[in-house]
Amino acid sequence: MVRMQDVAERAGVSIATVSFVVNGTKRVSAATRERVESAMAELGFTRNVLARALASRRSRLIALLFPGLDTRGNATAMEFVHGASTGAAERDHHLVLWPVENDPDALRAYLDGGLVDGVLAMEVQLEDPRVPTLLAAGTPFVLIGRTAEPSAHGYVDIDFETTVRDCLDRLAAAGHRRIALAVERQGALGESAYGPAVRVERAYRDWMAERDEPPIAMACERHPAAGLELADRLLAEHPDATAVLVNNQEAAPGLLRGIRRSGRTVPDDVSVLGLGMTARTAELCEPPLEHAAPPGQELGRLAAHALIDLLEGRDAEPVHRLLPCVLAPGESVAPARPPVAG
Amino acid sequence: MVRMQDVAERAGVSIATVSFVVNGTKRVSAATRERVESAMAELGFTRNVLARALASRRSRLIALLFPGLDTRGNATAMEFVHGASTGAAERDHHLVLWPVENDPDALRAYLDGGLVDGVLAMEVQLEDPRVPTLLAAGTPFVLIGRTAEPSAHGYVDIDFETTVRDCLDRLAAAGHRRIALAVERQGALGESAYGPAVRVERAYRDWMAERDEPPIAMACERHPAAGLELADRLLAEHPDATAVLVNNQEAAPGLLRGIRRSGRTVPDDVSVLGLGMTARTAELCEPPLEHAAPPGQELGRLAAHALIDLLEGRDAEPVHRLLPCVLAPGESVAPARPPVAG
DNA sequence: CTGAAAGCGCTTACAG
DNA sequence: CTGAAAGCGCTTACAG
Repeated sequence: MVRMQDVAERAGVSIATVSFVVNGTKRVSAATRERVESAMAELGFTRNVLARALASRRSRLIALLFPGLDTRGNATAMEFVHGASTGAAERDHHLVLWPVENDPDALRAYLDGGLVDGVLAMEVQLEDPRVPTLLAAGTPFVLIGRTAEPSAHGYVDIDFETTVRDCLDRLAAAGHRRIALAVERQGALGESAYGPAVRVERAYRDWMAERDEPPIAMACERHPAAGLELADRLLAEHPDATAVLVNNQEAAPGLLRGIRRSGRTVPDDVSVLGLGMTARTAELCEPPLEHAAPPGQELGRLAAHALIDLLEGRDAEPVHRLLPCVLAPGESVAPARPPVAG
Repeated sequence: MVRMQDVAERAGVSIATVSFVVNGTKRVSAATRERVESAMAELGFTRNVLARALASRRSRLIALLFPGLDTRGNATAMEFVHGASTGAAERDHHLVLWPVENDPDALRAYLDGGLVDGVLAMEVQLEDPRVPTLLAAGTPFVLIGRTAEPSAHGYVDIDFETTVRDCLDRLAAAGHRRIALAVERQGALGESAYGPAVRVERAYRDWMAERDEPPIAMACERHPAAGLELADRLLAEHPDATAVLVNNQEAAPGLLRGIRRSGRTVPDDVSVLGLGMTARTAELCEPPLEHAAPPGQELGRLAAHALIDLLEGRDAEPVHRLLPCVLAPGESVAPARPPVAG
């Protein structure tokens, strides 16, 4: 390996000078810079990341905490990971993955190693046990998602309010009024409530209230069988519903199946719109689901950038950034049928 | 932060001694060890990972190369990532993610930083351009997947031969003889051929040849529309096929849709068995697909362990480990109908 | 504008 | 069994 020492000798300067030109951290005369740069090129010098980290007390490593449980098959989680690692790379950082569940002790142990400068957390709960741990450790962090009291720290998140409104407006434009909501059941992810479900339901209730429509809010676990069962309940208890907004990727196919098995068709009898669902999952559904896709990769990137800004002391205020999901076409939404006299 | 120096002073020993008890790298008398250990506990000492890395010339960091393109929504890719990070953690290592495509220069730049001790690569092609780069850099590596000439380096991979045989035997046991194969089209992933498709097709042809059945091997791109088009071709050109083994997760839903649109039903008219498909994807299909699920997480874990064994000089021979996919039930396979006189 | 030197927090021959 | 000391490859006040 080529060291700064080698470059310095070849260029006939001190190693401090080499460091200054490599980092651009101090004025160096053009002639000297030239000599150093060609020495580096000739020797193929790349500075040792570890030594730099130790000396500068900045490892330029950030960690992404990801709980394995519900993340495993999650396409959006994959996008966070990809976006975060890309974002880190764009800013000369590396992303390390810490497979820690909501276990404060495990997290603390990782933090104590002093490997990373900051932390990114995803699958954030409204009362997230990782936050106090991070705070106590004094580790800078940015959340992908929000706690119940989000203003205190940096986050990037989906703009659920806008997204829900966009989705409901879309369904209303197709003539639907009796629109049901299906979210994941609270507590499905752990002891504490999960923000997205709460925020989506709240936005839904607000929108319905504005139109004097009684809400039809339902919840189920994150798997197809639960969606099937939810379809039965929905059709039995709310036969007047002509559309469903479903914020539960895993249950969506079961929901579609349940509607079909009842003899009704999607979208002719019931329209279905997916929320927070990737294009890939939507395409797997039968029929392919019209959906609002989360900007997962972009959120991952932004989170990494926000964290690095924080580490570099660039931002006085913690970043609060919301991005709406993007509506994408499918074959699951049709104009509402006029109500049949019953 | 508490340093070894602090522990040494409190225990009344040298910092070398502290290092020895922390690492268990040299004999220390019981009494001394005791003193050091309680000093560590009292001070809450955790050794600095970076300093250790620099001094020992072992960062205990390994990188996972992942090409973003086809990996993004890929559930198995997510399992590799999760398994690899878990496996690294089990062996006191950290996993860093390098978002590099098949770009030798980019990879070399990462490698030159000297951050990691070794590398894991996934989405391996038969002629993978990353392999010569890794070899030239002298970086130890383990592949998740195999090149055309795999014996030279360590790898873990799916046992396609066994898996294909298991799947075909399963279909044969249900009475199917005219079994078609649908794989992803070669070159879909880049310039070089993709191992899984090649290996699956070869195993399929062997199995069919053993039974004197002419093979029906088809290929299509990785998306639902391509699967739909493949269904049309299949039904038109091979109306005698009663079952399809599909090794293309992305195209599978389109295939199912195409069969259905032709007026045939799955599984009554045509049985479909998914290969290399996660339970999650299989459940999204209509009907839920019987499938052989890749042991993605386990492969990720094993790859990390194999790499770390290599780094620790534990293995003389490079690891060659194959794991078959696991058959899981669905509703897409039924007994073959007796052929109709035509 | 440039350099000599201390220091980041560890590991590891080498002596004793 | 234990310690003094050099060294890992950088960064960064401090002097000049």
